[in-house]
Amino acid sequence: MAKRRPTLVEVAAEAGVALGTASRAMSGHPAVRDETRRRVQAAARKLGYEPNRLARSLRSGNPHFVGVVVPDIANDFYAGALKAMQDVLESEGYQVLVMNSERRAAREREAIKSLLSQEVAGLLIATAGGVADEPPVPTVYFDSLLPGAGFAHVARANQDGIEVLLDHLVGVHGYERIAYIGAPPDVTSAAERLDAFTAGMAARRLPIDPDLIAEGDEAWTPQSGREAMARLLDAAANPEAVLCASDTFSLGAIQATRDRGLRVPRDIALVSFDDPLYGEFIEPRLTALARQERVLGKVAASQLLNALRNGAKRPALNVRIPVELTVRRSCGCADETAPHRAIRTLF
Amino acid sequence: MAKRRPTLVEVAAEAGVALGTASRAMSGHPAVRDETRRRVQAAARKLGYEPNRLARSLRSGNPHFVGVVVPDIANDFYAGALKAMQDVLESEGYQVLVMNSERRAAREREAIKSLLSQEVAGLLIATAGGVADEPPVPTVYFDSLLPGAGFAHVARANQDGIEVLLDHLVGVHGYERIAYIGAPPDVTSAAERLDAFTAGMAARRLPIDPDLIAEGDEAWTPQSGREAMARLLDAAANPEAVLCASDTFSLGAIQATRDRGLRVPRDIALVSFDDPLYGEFIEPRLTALARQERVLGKVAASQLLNALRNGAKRPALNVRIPVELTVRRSCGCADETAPHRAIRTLF
DNA sequence: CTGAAAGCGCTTACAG
DNA sequence: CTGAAAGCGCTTACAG
Repeated sequence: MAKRRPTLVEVAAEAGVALGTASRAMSGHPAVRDETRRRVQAAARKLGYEPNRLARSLRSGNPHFVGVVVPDIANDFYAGALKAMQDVLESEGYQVLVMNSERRAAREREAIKSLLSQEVAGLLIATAGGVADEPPVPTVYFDSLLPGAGFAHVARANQDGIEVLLDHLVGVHGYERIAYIGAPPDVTSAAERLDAFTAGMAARRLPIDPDLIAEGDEAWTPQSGREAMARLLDAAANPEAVLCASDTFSLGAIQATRDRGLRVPRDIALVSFDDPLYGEFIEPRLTALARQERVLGKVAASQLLNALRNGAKRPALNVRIPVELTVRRSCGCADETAPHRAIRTLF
Repeated sequence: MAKRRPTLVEVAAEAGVALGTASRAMSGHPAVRDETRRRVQAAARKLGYEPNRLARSLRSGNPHFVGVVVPDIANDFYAGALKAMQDVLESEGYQVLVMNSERRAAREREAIKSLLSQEVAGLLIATAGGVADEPPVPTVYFDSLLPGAGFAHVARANQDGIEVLLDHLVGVHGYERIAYIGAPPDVTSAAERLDAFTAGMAARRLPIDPDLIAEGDEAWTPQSGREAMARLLDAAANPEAVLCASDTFSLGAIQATRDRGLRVPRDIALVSFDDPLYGEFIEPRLTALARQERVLGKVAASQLLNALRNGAKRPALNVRIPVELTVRRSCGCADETAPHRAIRTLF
């Protein structure tokens, strides 16, 4: 357990070459005789040598870390996005460093500072508003953006998503009194959805009664969704349908209807932004937009790779993940066997 | 975006002291005049200096990374455990490096090797069987263990958990034909639960019909639980109750009963190891053991901290997280208002 | 093609 | 209390 790991000087000694030669042999430098390279590799294998990547980064000036800052890695949406990011970044030789902001600006600021002192090549941030001044490394914002900053922005097509959901509610089912449960609009994802909802209702000349709009908490918890739905039902604004800005709000909202003996979709229809985890196994099955956290993570990481390769200074690229609706039962559609899938994109 | 971060030599120059003095001033070394320390700190602040933690680790020989290897970080159980580990490790100045084994021994081996070349102080592993020879740094196994290896083992009290569930099924409800859905016993968590089930049934002189035992897949997916339950129902062994080794299997099993128009608990009772995420919002509400991934992660990380502080060589400590049962509806208990909570421990 | 040397950004004995 | 120097484990010009 305490045995020291061998270093390159030991490998060089074992192979009978100079340190520099051993380094070149190991790193695939072309100007090394085949026979020499083999000798060095054999020595490395014999000693169980593995290069010290920290020393390598320090000396070469090419950091091999990428920092990721999310509100909460225990949130399955961010956990999924992280996984996808790791897949693309690790295949390019980068190691991911994750930190949680806990949705607090001060903690986010600390996390970024900490990441920077570990020499990250770049940053992927779902911001909670803690980005003081622009980080000195290429930065891609995802999910929760900082308008105007960074190399690229990657998020879902929030506006389009709300439009697709409203289209279904209004166009297919003919609902008019539609309620909305969203998160506090301090983050772009919440703000964009709320704005799209009010704009979409106005465009359809449907009522935007304040009693039809409720707010969950900033952590998007099911419990806050339950309370928001309870408020909606208390207000006696008699919504025919509710549009939830997240799967978690939907779970809570459904529970709130059960609390009063109501049923979805019989008594009130519900559609949702984001399928719940294991959505196939939850009753009632939700008509919802796919979460696509994997795509989001993958695209965001790819954008960062672009920045790392040719970090040209230019206005931030705004990438939107197209929305995908799965129609199931919660909206009032009966037929589960042939789900209608509307694919829309903003590109 | 491209501005270089200032180094300690620049801070020293700005403060008019030698490099070594600047280093001591910043690191809180006692032998520094107050006035000098203030000058250095002022210079550091002025330049926006942040120490390079990689260089510090390399020179001091005290690595500040801890490696975590899990089957799949997108799995919310592991994501929750990771979060807890981060909380305790970051407060001690460590930075966590996570990698996924994807439940494959070869990938786990690669992950460990990669982590080691980044100079981790220690390792936290939920093993998929890829630990070739003992890592040269203190290692704590959690959830999925490697018997005999490492500094400590931290897992839930699997045997006790099964006992508590059987006690409830048999003692409270009087069920006798009890089925089991578990994961392939290649990992200790699955093996311990299966063994405890057969032993517990035998001890109670209840039937252990092979038709009453079904296996899901190694990723513990709901879909495989659904198929396992379907097989159980097909076998016509007529179970009165089913004990699922995970929340995911339970979700699938419930879906399988719905597939045939059966209902839980009316037609068949169900109890589960591990509450589902957002379990309060899922119908039927499950009688299940708390997942406790936060406690698990916290305890495992604390054990590693112990090893890091006084890494005495000794037989691995075996720590078990006590089990906690929440009685709800899926077992057949009607009263939801006063959940009976049985606390049992193996300590 | 190979070796000797400098140096990445730090910490830490060793003198004074 | 402070400075000058060595060195962590590497990479990379520079000679030869």
